[in-house]
Amino acid sequence: MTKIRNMEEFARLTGISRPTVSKFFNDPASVRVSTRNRIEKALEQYDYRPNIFAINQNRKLTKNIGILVPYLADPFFAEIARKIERRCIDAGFWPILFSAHGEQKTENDILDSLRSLKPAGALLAPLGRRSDRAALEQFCRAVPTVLFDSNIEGIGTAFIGSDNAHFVGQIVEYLCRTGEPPCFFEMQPVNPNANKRRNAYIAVMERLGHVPNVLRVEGGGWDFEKVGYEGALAMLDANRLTTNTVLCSNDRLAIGFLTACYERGLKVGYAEGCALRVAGIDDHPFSRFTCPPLTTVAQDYESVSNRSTETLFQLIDSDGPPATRVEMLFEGRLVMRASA
Amino acid sequence: MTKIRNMEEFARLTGISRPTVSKFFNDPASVRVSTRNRIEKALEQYDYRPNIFAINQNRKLTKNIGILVPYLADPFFAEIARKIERRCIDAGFWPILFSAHGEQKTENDILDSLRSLKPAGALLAPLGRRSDRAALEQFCRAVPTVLFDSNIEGIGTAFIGSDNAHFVGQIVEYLCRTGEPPCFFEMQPVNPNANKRRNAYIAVMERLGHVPNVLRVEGGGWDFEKVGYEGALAMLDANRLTTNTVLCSNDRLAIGFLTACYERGLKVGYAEGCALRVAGIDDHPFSRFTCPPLTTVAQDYESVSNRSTETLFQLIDSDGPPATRVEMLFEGRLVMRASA
DNA sequence: CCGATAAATTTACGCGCGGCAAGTTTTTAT
DNA sequence: ATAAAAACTTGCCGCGCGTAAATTTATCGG
Repeated sequence: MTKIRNMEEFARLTGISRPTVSKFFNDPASVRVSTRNRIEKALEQYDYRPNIFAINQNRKLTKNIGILVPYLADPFFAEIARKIERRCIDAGFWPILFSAHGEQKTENDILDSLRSLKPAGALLAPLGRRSDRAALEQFCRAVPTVLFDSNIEGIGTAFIGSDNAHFVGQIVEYLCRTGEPPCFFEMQPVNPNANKRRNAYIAVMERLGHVPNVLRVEGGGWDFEKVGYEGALAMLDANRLTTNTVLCSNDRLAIGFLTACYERGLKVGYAEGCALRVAGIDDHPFSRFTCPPLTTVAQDYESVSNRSTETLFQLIDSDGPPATRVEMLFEGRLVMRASA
Repeated sequence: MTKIRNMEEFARLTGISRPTVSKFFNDPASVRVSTRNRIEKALEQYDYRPNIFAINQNRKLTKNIGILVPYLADPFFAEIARKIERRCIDAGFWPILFSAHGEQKTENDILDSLRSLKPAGALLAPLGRRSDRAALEQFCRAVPTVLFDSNIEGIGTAFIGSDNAHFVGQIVEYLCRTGEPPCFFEMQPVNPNANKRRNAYIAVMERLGHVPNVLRVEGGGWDFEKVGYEGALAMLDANRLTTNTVLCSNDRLAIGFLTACYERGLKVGYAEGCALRVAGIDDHPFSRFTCPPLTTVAQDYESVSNRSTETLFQLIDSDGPPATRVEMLFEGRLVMRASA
């Protein structure tokens, strides 16, 4: 079993010309069955793999797909990134995962790095409010891009996300139906979803004939649990809650809220003897393990990741962006647990 | 501002020969100051970047560093991966992050992909029990590799991890000092750390004159919270607990345990009226937000990531592996919260 | 100011593959 | 059986850069 240096050598061993072998590696279905079998047999025997750098240098378009999430330490993004990676691999692409770690500079650096990888396309979940719009625009001019999770108007050729209005409608209606109308617990919005959720909350409450009550707490960044915890403590101690039902802008805030309630000895839930009901939005991977488990609206991870990748694949196949920018929103599923 | 196609064109614009420009990009300090200034000035003006694929094709060794973690959806690994990435970038390398998603096949596939990237080195946190030892050995023969978090004897040229004996010693002594000696709550071990922790628990208990009590629950995989939750429910309902103090093999198991306790109406903590004390090991990012917040032993993320990367950098600089395989273990810090 | 030496720079070649054109063989259809 | 189509081979160029060897330029003591 000799060491094979390049495709030339490998081709010689198979008795097939190099261009045909090259064709095989680009698409095994593009060569005759008999040829394919001979190459595959040799492949088992000699363990040769084309040099990925030489391939990417010469192909006009690589098979790379860049994936960028704002904050990978959030299991929500870890989970959706995992699904997207899987689908890219299955489609014959080479996904490369990046996290902006919540910082604009990092996001911009990554966009730069990504561009030098000459990717066939990119799936971006931008930071949102902290994103550098100009940098994103420039990137999208060079690379076919689909945005997901966090929408930025006019950026990318498509956006796949969640129907925040529907999410909020579901949970607010549920809460109103089963108890006191909720107040809305939020922090300074980091992305458009947070704004849409607040506005949807206000709209739904008014539609149902209730007075909306938005409680904004201090603190920013991506350490949501901490912000929620500290904000909740301050709010509880100052007695600023005018209802026994709290809808948090997202699950991670809710997790912090629950911690604060526990610390103050307030029992959370809908059962007898409970002081408060707390609900979230997202169905974060950890939400079923909070105390009590968190009532929330589940993001449709599966659909979002599927549609995002498929939209990008279509975009890659059909050269030239479509006439209109597409936005696709998925509905959520109410997940009733013990907290509300 | 014309578009620059390659280094040739760029070099012409600066009036310097291409190889000298190439030298500059590999190490700006290796060219004369006057030359450097001219290039840097042109760089601001023309926005040229060398083609990464052409670079990597020709360099005997790339600047890539592969990072592999067993399960990126675990914020612990997300966090340590983030720190490692940062340090690689600062050192002028190009980190590429992969997750095995808890599966051997994925881990092996990634090792293959990684090898074709001809990385200067790799930082691996192997799956552990599920890892394919032969595949890892083969990989390590081709790539300078440092293992972290999870040790596999004889694999890689160094291992950087945690001193599980010290971790367990600290928390067991604390628990014994402040209440009943703990039992040890574990699942089927996924990696050597779990085994070391159990054995350390037994040793410490015996040293302190107590009878060790290991409770193993059903269930495998990487869904630790779920395993802990279901295992705890079964254990509580069958009344198999002979002590009021539970030390969980890791924080994620403990999180599940707390959820089960909450569901059964058992108050956890050391305060008056509490039925159980529960402690974990790791200081998982979410452990301070459980109800009650989790007493645990904190991993020294910072030191582990720092030493891992620095060890690898040294290994890369000095060609040829060192005479002996180094193992470096960091101690933990007891984090006292309300749960125990 | 000269020659020796080190540093900087240029010359020339190679890396491994994609892609094209023209010619040859095999397969498929009539 | 024969013509047309499909698959394959040969031969060559180009991609954008790294790098060893050759050449030039700078440095410095005398």
